[in-house]
Amino acid sequence: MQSTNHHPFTEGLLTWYHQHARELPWRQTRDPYAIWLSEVVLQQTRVAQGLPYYLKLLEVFPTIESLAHADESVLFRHWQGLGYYSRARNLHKTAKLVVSEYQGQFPSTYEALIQLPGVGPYTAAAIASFAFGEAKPVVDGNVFRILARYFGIETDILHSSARKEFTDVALELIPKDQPAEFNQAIMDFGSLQCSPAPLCASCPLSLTCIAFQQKRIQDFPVKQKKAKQRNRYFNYFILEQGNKMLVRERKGKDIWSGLWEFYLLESSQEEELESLVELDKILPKFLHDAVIQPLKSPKIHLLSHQKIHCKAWHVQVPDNLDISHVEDFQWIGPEDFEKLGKSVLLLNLITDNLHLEIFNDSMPR
DNA sequence: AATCCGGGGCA
DNA sequence: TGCCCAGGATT
Repeated sequence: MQSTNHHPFTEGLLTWYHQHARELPWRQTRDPYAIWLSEVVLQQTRVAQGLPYYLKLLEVFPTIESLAHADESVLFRHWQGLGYYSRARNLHKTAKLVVSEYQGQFPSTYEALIQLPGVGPYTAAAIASFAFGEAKPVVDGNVFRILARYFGIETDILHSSARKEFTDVALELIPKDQPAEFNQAIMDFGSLQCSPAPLCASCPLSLTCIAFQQKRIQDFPVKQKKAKQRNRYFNYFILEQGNKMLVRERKGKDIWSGLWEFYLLESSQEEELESLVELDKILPKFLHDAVIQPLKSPKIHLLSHQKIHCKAWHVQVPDNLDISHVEDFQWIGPEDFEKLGKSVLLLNLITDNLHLEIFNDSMPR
């Protein structure tokens, strides 16, 4: 029972699995059709969400022939709400292909399986191991996470080379005589124990886990932060009156907190201000009589996580117009403003418009 | 190598 | 809100 030539990871994993295995319907069979169906349903889908779909689909399409001969619209109706609908189209394609080209018998090797529409490295390994006992390790989100933590692998799991590297590691761990057991085990382990928020306190592998040893659980798996690249639309107005301009210090948790800037109106929606005509809709009423001229400005300012679309205008406020109290803003002379911290975007905006008298050739640096 | 495809659970 | 889920196809 206890093969002592297993890697300690594998030994601990299988022992854990014997006590914690989930009872899932697709584990009660070795029918490649049912297994394939379950794996496609579960692609990027939680077990709890996919389970009822799997049961219903297997009830409506009990055999691959019934699926192959079904109207695709019927399949889509049953896939409704599950998402990633190309899965359903590829499912139907593969069903017809297996019936017509393989006499209804699923191909039995990883290399043949991965040729099927909608069957990639993960699904091919899953079918090959679960239905045919081939020693191919499944490498899904769970496996990336578990191996990265246990072995302290620093490779970015989103990098193109990551799959091969993790597959190679898993290949050294998977027992050739029970690959299905190992693959089922590692996914249950990822779901129940080494989950995104792991239960290290009760984990039988924690003492040999690099991430746990180094107290760096939060560091693994390494995954490049998704550059949100939120689009924002900044409309700056250089309000000038009596050789002073209206500025404020940015505060709070937004970008550039602590830096200073001109009067800013941010278009909240994805509506850029295209013309002066639209300005009237957004500008405070007290500015309707001011002389407004468009300025040259950086069109786009890129941050790591934001893409700022910028437009700017110069506003000559008449001397007799009192706009002394605009919330958060204050009037300041160019000499004083020069001493305050500003974003690169604002510096570029200034540099682009040094011809303005208010800057008086005194602004840069 | 980068993007797109989705709905849902959870901190 | 952002992250993640039994990933794969497309460009």
